[in-house]
Amino acid sequence: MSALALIDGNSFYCSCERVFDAKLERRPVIVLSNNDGCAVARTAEAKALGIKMGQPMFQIRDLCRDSKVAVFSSNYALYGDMSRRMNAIYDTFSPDVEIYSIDESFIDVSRLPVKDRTAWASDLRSTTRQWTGIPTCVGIGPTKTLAKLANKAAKKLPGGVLDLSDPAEQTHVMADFPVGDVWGIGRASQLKLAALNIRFAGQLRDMDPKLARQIMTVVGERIIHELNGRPCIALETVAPQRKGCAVTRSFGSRVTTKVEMEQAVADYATRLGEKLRRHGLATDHVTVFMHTSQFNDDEPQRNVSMTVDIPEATNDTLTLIKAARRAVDALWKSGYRYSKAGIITQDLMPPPIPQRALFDNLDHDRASKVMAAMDEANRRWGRATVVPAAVGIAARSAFTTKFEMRSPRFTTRWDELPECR
DNA sequence: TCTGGGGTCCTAGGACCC
DNA sequence: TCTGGGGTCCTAGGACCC
Repeated sequence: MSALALIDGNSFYCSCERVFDAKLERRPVIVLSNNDGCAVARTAEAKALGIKMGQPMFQIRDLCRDSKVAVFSSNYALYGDMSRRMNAIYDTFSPDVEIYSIDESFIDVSRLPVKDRTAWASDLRSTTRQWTGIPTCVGIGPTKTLAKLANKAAKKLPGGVLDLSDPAEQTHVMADFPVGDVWGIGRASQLKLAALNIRFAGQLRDMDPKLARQIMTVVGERIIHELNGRPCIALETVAPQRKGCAVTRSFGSRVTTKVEMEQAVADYATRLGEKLRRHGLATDHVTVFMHTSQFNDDEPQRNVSMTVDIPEATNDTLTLIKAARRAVDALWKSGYRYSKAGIITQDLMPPPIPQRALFDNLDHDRASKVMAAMDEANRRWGRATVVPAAVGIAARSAFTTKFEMRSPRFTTRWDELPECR
């Protein structure tokens, strides 16, 4: 009988900020999206104030000031490092761990010599809390979907742990568990289910799998089986090869000139190259898109994209910039206030092995040496220490993303270490 | 004035082939 | 007016996730 635990950090980004400032412990805390646009993480206190997931900052600015909400820009260097520390702890509890997201991991408990799974989970929780400072919840079930459901239900329990191994207990919890909170049921499916008067997880579990397939594709059918304790979604302890890679950003302020757009896209292409090289991958095409803001629908709208092929798969930044620039050239049209652009690639592959023929030119070699030197300089002295000229002086450009309330990178930069006084 | 970013998976429909 | 059947492959778009 399979048994999986799902552990996740409570209000994870907010909890990371609290670890480094004890004074935040009793205050509502929120963390903002890129560009300081909207709230993407809220503590229980912030939720109680009525701050919604994804709510734009300009709508809650007054509330945050009046209620003394601690507001942070997102600090992914910090969250990523805290995540690594947590997973290092999970590895000591089980050999089979799947890192599902930055703050969630599935852990196989079926093969562990554990009698009391609730006690085991409580130990996992308290160890994680003690060693990293991050509060968590743990849900256990025979399938991933039931483990997720147990985890969600555990959030309301004082112990922060719920074991749903027992079918009677599953039935009890699912009876009033909102169907929209089931893993994999989004807004569209929720609407279709409501039309069938299916509102709770228990009703969804008892639905005819064939009907589920009709209205929600095979994804929906799998959910029914998983809720019935029949596993359809396997634990993946080794991360599969990634398939695509993208760098997309909203601008700090609207872009109206071609020069700014070229610099922004060159900057994104530079990041894309860094990412590809970090993963040891390459691509033979890039798609560039740019669009105006859908929220200003009284303004002229434009939403365009173009794919440019690259003759040979590469992760060389200068080649990527050249391809991206061709797309910008073709796509650019003035008279619009662009709010966002990005560069996307799919079908990633390993970089081609350089040909070492007698009369081969050495461009290939030289390019990869330049990239390696650039990556090393940026690793040692901070991102964007060395950038291609096409990017311009990004720090002074209008498109630069806003991070006005970012906390220090406490755990990953020596010069930003916290001090004890 | 100000509204995130980066992924995966699935399906329908068109292009193309024999 | 008649004008097959059945494969495969690719892409765009929808849905969902954190």
